[in-house]
Amino acid sequence: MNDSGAEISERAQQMLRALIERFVVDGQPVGSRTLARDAGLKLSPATIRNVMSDLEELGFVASPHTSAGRVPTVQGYRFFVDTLLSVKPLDQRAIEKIRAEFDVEQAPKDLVESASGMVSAITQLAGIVTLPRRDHPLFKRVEFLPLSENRVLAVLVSGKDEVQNRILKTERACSAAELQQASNYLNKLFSGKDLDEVRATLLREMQQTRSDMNEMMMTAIRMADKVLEKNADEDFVMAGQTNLMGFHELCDVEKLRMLFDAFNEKRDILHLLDQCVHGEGIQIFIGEESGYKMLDECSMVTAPYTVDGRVLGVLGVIGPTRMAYERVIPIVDATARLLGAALNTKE
Amino acid sequence: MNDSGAEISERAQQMLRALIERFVVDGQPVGSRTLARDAGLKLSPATIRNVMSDLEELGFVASPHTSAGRVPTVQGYRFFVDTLLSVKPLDQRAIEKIRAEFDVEQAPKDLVESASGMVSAITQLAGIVTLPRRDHPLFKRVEFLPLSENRVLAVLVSGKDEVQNRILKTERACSAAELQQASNYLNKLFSGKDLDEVRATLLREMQQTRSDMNEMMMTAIRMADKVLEKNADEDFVMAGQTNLMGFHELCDVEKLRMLFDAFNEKRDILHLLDQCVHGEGIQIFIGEESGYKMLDECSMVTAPYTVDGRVLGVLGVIGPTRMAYERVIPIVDATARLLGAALNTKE
DNA sequence: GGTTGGCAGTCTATCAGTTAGAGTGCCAGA
DNA sequence: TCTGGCACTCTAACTGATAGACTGCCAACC
Repeated sequence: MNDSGAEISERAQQMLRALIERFVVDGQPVGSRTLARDAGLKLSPATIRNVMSDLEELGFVASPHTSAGRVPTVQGYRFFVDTLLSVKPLDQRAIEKIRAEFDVEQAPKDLVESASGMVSAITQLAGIVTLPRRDHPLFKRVEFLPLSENRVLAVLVSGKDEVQNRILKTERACSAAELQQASNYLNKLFSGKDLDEVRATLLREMQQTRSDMNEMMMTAIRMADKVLEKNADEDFVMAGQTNLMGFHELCDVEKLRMLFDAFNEKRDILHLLDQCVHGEGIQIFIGEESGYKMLDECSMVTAPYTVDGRVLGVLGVIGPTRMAYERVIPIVDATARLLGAALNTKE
Repeated sequence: MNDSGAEISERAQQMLRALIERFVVDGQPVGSRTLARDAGLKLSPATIRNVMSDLEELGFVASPHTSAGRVPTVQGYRFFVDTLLSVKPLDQRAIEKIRAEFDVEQAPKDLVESASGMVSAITQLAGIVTLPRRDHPLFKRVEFLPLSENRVLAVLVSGKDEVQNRILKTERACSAAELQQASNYLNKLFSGKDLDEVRATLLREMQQTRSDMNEMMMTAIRMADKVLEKNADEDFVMAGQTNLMGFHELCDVEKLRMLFDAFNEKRDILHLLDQCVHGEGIQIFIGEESGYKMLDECSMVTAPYTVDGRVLGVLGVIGPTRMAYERVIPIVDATARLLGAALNTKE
């Protein structure tokens, strides 16, 4: 499959490129006459037709019907993206512009939202960013504050100062001193440890002994559980979904609905994004490649974002298959880097 | 305007009702023959035509073109809703079903999200709920926890135990004792006071004296500001937007886009919801009545939800003008009540 | 052998014309 | 006041007919 490059002449490649570039702008099948004008080559439509016939044979283009022009297939796009495309990095000015939009004072979640908004605004596609996730969040400290009788506010600080609150109902009233004692105990014991480990240890201890600390420990376990759980069914943020309504290949309300339902449902999209985390660098799913029907006529371009060389999540866009990949890829790439950088200043 | 009831006969009213009920189910203009069959009255199509002509004169119905049936106008719906509609309260079983879906252990925000999801799922329209807002949130307590050098975690508890976190950078390192002292001071002074008042007092004191508490007080002020601010640009939660795609009067992608953009933009919708808070009980905007173009062919049915008799927000649905009002209204009403009740158990 | 112009054939989009169906308005009669 | 009937109107759907945009193939040309 991959050595099909050997079978396809330089000229044919150039034509495929020209065809795709043309198709990207107006979404209409491209005919030989148009291509003769567009492609730099000085060739007659007839010659073009012969080459197109070859490209069709190879499965890179297809014609919707006898007397229409040619349209790139998924394999055509794939070949284009893999071997024909030379992405130039974004120019410094554009990068600075993006960087300036990030307000490093913001919380991680807000940064992620800005990133999603920006990538969507620049590409005019739908932006999508997963929330940052730590592989092994650390337990930093826990604090219990009495609110009223039988109600305690638990504050858990983990990882890079991610804070979570929970209000707990206790079976009996706890004094401030008791609560202080409980948190001191837990902090001394677990500070800096892996949260998974903390959880395991607590569970083990729970089974062995039954001290009067139990209640607080229970709490800590429950919260740790919640933290871990939340990291597991990781979440994402979208922006600019309505941009997709502008493309006439997605104008069919039924298709649109499937797509938007998938965005709301999140599960499938998350699964797909997960695959992008595990791959390296820019990942591109074209049309059916994703394996999900609702993305049939869509492509997804993603890049992981990292802090300290560790991948925290992915940033990307979803758009129609006929998107301007050479423009979108560097934007996604740059924004992902800058998001990583912005998160890094949170150290 | 309102006394038009005097000009419209009992029979005509019944016909208007039948027409609307019919139009709601299939969205097609209703002809006299159909209506003769549908309406309980034993009348010939010709008679119906005469009555329809009167209704058209009054502006309650209109015909898209000469040889189509009649379609209710906004005024038609308005009259129907105001004087023809007898809403029966939801039956106990349905109410119980909704109540069971609320998990009173959840945080207010999650409850609001469930509510929005439920009302959307039951009505098959788009559900919308504003986040609960307190008129005069009370300061309960603030706590400062040292995280690392120059960084402090501030935890502010207000109103009914709404908790907010903020990480603060201090100019110099603060000892745990100092922080404790600061929070003790603030808590002793302000606990139970109105947050607005606290803010004003702090600002005043800031200008008068310059103690070494300044930094912490600044913090408290900033946080109080944030809390108040957040309440001002109050937010809402939606669910089931894609349900709207099923209605063919909204199939036009352009309209749909306007609508979805408005949902994302939030500003206009919030403004509209704000009007619903100030009105009493169920509020209904039909079509153009809202004054917003993107809601031209939509209606909005809302009910405020309350705790202790105080309105915290509104819950409602957005759907096409031809929604089944008599079905939707009791659902919105009941869900709003149950949401209030669920929030109440948070006392 | 690669390239080209020409020509026949094919498919779509579009426009005009026609028809069937649905519904109205009005009128005269019960 | 209600009703049946009739003329009229407008739409939706179908039917040709036509122009335009392609392709595929073939024969000629460099």
